[in-house]
Amino acid sequence: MIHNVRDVRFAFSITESVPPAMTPDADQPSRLDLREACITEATAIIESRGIESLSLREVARRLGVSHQAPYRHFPSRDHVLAEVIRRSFAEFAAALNAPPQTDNIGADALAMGMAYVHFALSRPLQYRLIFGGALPDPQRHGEMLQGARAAFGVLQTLLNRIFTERGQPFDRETINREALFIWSSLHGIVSLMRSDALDTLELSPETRNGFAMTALQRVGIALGVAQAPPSAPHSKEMER
Amino acid sequence: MIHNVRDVRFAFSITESVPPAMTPDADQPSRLDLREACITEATAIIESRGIESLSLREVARRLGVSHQAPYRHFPSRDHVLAEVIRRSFAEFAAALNAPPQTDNIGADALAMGMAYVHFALSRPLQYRLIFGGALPDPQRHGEMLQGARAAFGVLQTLLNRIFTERGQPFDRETINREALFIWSSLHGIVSLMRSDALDTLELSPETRNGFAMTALQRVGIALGVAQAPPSAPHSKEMER
DNA sequence: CCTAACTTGTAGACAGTGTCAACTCATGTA
DNA sequence: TACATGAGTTGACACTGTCTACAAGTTAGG
Repeated sequence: MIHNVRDVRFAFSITESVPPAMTPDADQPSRLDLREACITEATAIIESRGIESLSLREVARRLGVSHQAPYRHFPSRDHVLAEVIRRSFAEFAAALNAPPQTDNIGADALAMGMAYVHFALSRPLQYRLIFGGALPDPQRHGEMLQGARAAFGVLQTLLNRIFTERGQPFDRETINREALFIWSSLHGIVSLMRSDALDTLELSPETRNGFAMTALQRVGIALGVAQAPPSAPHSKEMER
Repeated sequence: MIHNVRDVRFAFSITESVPPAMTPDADQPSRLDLREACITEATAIIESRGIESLSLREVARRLGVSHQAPYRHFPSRDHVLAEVIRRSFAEFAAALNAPPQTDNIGADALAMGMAYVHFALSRPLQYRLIFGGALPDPQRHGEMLQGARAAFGVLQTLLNRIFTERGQPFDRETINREALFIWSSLHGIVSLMRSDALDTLELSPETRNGFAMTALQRVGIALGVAQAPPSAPHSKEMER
């Protein structure tokens, strides 16, 4: 029944002497411990059981701390959520930026698309968190979406490079329109792949698994960074 | 303070004949009244304030009925939700099927795409409900997704018509792959248009509003039911 | 060194939620 | 007439977010 800050540090092995360490951590035992621990734990809950199962009381319970302690660091539950979302967005933008740049721009574009798909499928609950549409009010949590701007910037940079390399004229308007098209295509692909609705559709495994690659290729074709395969349907009709 | 089932019938005007009297023996409006009323009210709450604001107690309160009355007709909250979702899916499938068939298959395809976008944008909370990814367990609510199968069937039918009319050979595999491509594109478009993330991106109004049409056109081009406009980017590169 | 302010955590309360169990009560049927 | 059943009610329980009050610990300033 004894709850104090030492227990928190103990449980989080900030003092590293004890074996039963539970979670990764920082090294400075300062006042930001509990705040960081709350975010870590909230992220873990969301990743394992989804956003609707997140409760600050559960977070506090896991940290061995009173149910009110997190409220010393966050004004409300939504502020915890906003911070988790902010970091998820940042990770997402970083994942898009991760593939190294080569001199094959088509390969680079495909790599970014794959990075997008991989992030969404390997962290489905996190992806749903940031694009699921149930965000806290962005007006009140301004920094929450800065990662979204960064991710969009990655797209803009890629398109800038495509147009430049190709010697085509372009302006911001064109870049933005193309970026939105790519984004919507990628989002549609991964959303559908994870949709419960898809499970009821009696699709063959190869259709279901191969469709993402097919769709990615279509996007590449529309952008002119991929070639239509000879067996692609309607490649003749497209020009007529 | 008077709470009884007659109030419910009155509010929903299922028995329209005798409002004030005791009505010793009406037909048999008794059993399904409250069940229907619950679904109607739950749908209204979801449409106006979103799924996370739905509570059975609020439903009961609005119906002037005790907080436990809905549990006489539904085993749990999720069963109410599953029924609302089932009907939303059915409405969605009906909306896709609504545009009359003409002899211009390209126009028909575009009309279906517009119907999809229109449904998603005019009933955003309902659309998010069925595609947001927080559904009750489909294993336990089998009929919930039958509308999804119907909607997919609309797509399959359309593609069947396209391939047939064009005299191209096709099989179920091809149809399904194309259907998934169309679906993912449409879903990506509308999801992005309603995304909070888009609001932070400093897009010109014409970019933001015109992008759906642009993207729809791209889908049509990829399917061979639309022609690339002369000003479309990369129309040359696509074939080379 | 003492005091006052601030920080950080605790405890208790309140209203809201889903759900379980027991109750009433009218109705239909053996 | 006695009994069973269905529909609605009341009361409870455990859970949630959030408000308020309170108790330690730390720090600053005289």
